[in-house]
Amino acid sequence: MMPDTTVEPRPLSPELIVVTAIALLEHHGEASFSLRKLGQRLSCDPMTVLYHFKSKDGLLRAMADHLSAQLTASDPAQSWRERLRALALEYRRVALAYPNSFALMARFWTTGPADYQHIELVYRALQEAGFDDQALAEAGLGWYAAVIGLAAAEARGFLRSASHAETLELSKLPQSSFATVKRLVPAFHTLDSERSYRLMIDAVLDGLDGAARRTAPEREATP
Amino acid sequence: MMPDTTVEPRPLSPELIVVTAIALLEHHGEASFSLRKLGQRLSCDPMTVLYHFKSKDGLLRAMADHLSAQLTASDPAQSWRERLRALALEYRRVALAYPNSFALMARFWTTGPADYQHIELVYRALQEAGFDDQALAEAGLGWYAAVIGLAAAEARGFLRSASHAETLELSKLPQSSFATVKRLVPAFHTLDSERSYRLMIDAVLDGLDGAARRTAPEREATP
DNA sequence: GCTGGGCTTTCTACACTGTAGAATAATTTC
DNA sequence: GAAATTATTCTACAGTGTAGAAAGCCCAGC
Repeated sequence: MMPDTTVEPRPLSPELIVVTAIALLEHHGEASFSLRKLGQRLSCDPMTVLYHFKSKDGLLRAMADHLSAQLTASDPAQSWRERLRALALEYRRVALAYPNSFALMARFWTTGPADYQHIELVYRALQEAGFDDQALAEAGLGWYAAVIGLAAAEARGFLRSASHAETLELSKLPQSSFATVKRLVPAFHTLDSERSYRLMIDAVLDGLDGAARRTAPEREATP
Repeated sequence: MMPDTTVEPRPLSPELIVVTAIALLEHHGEASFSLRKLGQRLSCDPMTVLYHFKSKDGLLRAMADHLSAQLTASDPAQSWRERLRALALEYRRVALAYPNSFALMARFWTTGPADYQHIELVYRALQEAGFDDQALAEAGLGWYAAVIGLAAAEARGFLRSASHAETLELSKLPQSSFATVKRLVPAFHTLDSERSYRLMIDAVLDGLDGAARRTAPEREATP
């Protein structure tokens, strides 16, 4: 194949570097992602990348931020539950679109301007749910941790474990003390990861709804 | 200081290697964790480690399994909710005890015999909650993803973000579109990560309880 | 005693990594 | 056009995981 289809414009824009880096990380694995390979793909010296971002860590951070920017905000006309659900599904969408890179979003949590918008939306939604300020801060961080954890699991495979060697491994376990998990083996094979994700998101939303009502019951209790 | 207090026994047990590796990863960061440093600490050649575990990945897998083995199982006399809550708090305890190594548990998901015991406990508990087999498989995986995500967030710092530079960063945002998150800054500083964790676990349990009742309502509905 | 042959440990070498620092090229500014 | 700023490249270095050969160790059988 020819070395590269298009000649990259100079000066090299950080944007292009980030996009190429994500593409490289996706097409080849994390194992073969290096500044040298990236430079080769950009047909430039590896050190050029390090000039724009100060270190490899800086590049990874920028990549995470770029992924955050791909989350489309939810429609403010919807109810708080629907907005949070929509945002959670957005995280899932990005996780499935960039399975290799998604771990960066978990790793760098909230670094970068693109994140703060979504954070604000989350806290507004939870405020509508009825949390007071202290519980609001706690619920917001917790919601983020849970959603990113679920999405990261999707990116990592989730039910992929149910195939191949895993099933064989399970069948070798003694029936007596692993009855339930062995019985579920067929269910694992027909498992729909999206249903599982939605089930969990709805469970969390239900639970948060209940918790909010409990901390601020005056809305219903007082006439 | 002297190079090492005790002379390591030969042959080198895999157990000792794993324990030392975790200690090394904890005391110095992930950045300076290498087979060579580990060999130095064990006063043996780096290749010896690679002989016992076939690759560095194999070692990391064994480390993850060792952490799984540190989870103490919950008391079977308790209700399914209390058992799941206790297990979730065990994950948190391990995450806080080994913050640098905990990411391995998320990375290698369920590899290793130590895990299957906990998995069986989880599925039994959810079965008691009332899920049918298909929903049971989905809820079980989802529960794991959420709990490990929450615990990983604890290991990573969780509220650590609220300090130092982050607060300054937040204060620079425009008041109009970031009103809620800016108002919460003091709440972030007094935030108790354990309360947040418990809030989320209870929310998930509440939500799963409701979902289970919905999929199998005959327990309540029929006389 | 010795002599194998199996585990276990070490040695050597190689391709590869991130990055500091100097040198060079390109572009803008006056 | 000269100077200064910005962008890119070159060179070098310490450190990485690991394949493959070599050496040490320990315990059978003769």
